[in-house]
Amino acid sequence: MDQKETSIPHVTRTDEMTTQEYAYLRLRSAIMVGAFPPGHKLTIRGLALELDLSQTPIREAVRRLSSESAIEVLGNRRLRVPVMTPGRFEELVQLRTVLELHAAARSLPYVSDIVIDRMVAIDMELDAAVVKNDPVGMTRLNHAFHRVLYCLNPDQAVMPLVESIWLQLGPFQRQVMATYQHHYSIDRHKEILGALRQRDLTALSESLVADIQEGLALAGKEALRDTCFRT
Amino acid sequence: MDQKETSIPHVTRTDEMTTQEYAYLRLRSAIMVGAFPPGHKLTIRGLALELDLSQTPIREAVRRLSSESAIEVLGNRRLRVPVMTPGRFEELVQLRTVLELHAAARSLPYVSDIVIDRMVAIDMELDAAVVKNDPVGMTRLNHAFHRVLYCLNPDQAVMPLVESIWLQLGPFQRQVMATYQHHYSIDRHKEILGALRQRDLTALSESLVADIQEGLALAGKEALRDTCFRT
DNA sequence: TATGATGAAATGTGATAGCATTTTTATCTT
DNA sequence: AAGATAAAAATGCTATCACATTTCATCATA
Repeated sequence: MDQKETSIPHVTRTDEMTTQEYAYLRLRSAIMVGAFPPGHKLTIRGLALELDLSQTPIREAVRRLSSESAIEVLGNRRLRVPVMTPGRFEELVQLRTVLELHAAARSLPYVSDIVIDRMVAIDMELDAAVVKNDPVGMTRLNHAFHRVLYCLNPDQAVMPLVESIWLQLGPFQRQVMATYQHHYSIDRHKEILGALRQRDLTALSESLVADIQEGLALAGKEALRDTCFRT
Repeated sequence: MDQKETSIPHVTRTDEMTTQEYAYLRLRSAIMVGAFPPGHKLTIRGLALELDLSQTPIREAVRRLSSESAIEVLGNRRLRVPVMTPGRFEELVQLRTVLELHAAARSLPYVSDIVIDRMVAIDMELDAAVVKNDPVGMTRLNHAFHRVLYCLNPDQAVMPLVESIWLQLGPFQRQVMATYQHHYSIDRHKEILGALRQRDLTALSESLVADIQEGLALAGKEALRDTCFRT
C-alpha cells in the first residue's frame, strides 16, 4: 500500500492515459460520489499535492470540470464545488428526469436480453453495496445501471449531458444517502428491468420517473431542510 | 485595423478576462457559427499562432471545449471538430427539442412584457441580418433570441446543456444556412412571441418545436444528403 | 474592542523548454 | 512503380518558473 492517504478515491491508471486525463477522471469521480461537500474550496496547488501531480494537468482537469458545471470559478478566480440551493436542486432533478426519460426512450429499441442481463448483474452488485452500507459503491453502481441503458443508442449524444447533471448532484449525494435509505430506488430498479423485458415504454417511463423523483428528490428535499448551504 | 487575417471571428476582450477565457470564448464562438467545417483538424500550436497567444491558454480552452463535445480528442491525441452523420444529427435535433421545450416551459412563469420587448428587438435585428444575408449574424441572433427566454428562470441549469448542443450543431450551420433560406424559422419566431404574449404554454411548445424541426432539421437532412461526411 | 494598515504567504496565470510520440517526407530496395 | 525504411519535422504533454493578484495574519491606532 504505497498510496497516500486522501479523501479522493483512487482510480486505476492505464498506460495510454495522460496525466491530465487521469487527474480529470479522479477529480470527476470524487465529485460524482460526493467526496467534496457543496461549497468546498479547491486550489490547484492543493490538488496537485494531494494527487502527487504537477499543476499543469490539474489545471486542465479543473478547466474541463468547470465547463461541465462541476466546479465553479469565482470572480476572484478561486475554485469551489458549487453550493446547493432548494431552487437549483429542484431544477437539477427536473432536468435529470427529462434527460433520462429521453435517453431511455431512444435506447429502448436497442434493448436486448443480453443487456438486461448485464443490468441485472449490476443491480445485484448494487444490492450488495446496500447491504454493506457502502455509499460510494451505491452511487457508482446506480450510475452504472442507468448508463448501460442510455448508451445503447449508438448515436446517442445525451450521455455527456446526463453525466453533467450527475456531477452537479454529486456533492449532495452524501447528504442524500445519509438521509435516505435508498430502498425505494432499489425496488424501482426491479420495475425498470420488468418494463425493459416487456419493451414497455410507458411502464419504463413511469418507473424511471419514480426512481428519480421518489428516490433522489424526496431525500434531497429533506436533506436541504436541515442542512445549511452557504452562499 | 491591426488585426491579423484569420477565419476565426474576433470577440472583444475585457480587462478582467484571462487569456484562457478569451481563447475559449473566441474558439467557442467560431465553432458555434460554423467557422470550422465538420472534421476540421486543429492543432494547439496552430491555434496559438493564429490567435497570437501562447500554447497554455489555448490548451485549456481546447480542453474545455472537448468536455463540451465541441472538439474531439482522437486516439492519437490529435484534435478535430467532430464529423456529422445522419444518425448523430437526428439525435442532436431531438435532444435540442427536448431541452429547449423544457427550458421554455420552466421559463414561462418568469416572462414579462419587458422580456418580450427585448426578444422583439433581437428578432428585428435578426430580420436585418437575413436581409443582409449575414449567416454569422443570423446564427448569433437566433441563439440570442432563444437564450433570453431560457435564462429567465433564475435557478436554471439547462442553458449550459443547450449551449453544448448548439456547439455540436455549429460546424454544420454553414451547410444548413446555405441549403435553407431560414424563412420558416423567422416566421416561427413571430409565433413564439405571440405565444409568450398569451402566456400560452401549448402554443409556445408547438411553435418552438416547429422552429427547430421545420427549420434546422429539414435543412440539415437536405444538406446531409449531398454532403460527404468523412469518418 | 473595533478598525484600518502593512507585510507575508498563498494562489492563479501564462510563457517556455525538454521530452516522447506521431506524422510526414525522403531515400532506398525490390 | 510500389513498398519498406529511415530520417526529419510536427505535435502533444508536462514540469517549472516568474509575475500579478488575492488572502491572511499581525500590529498599530482610535
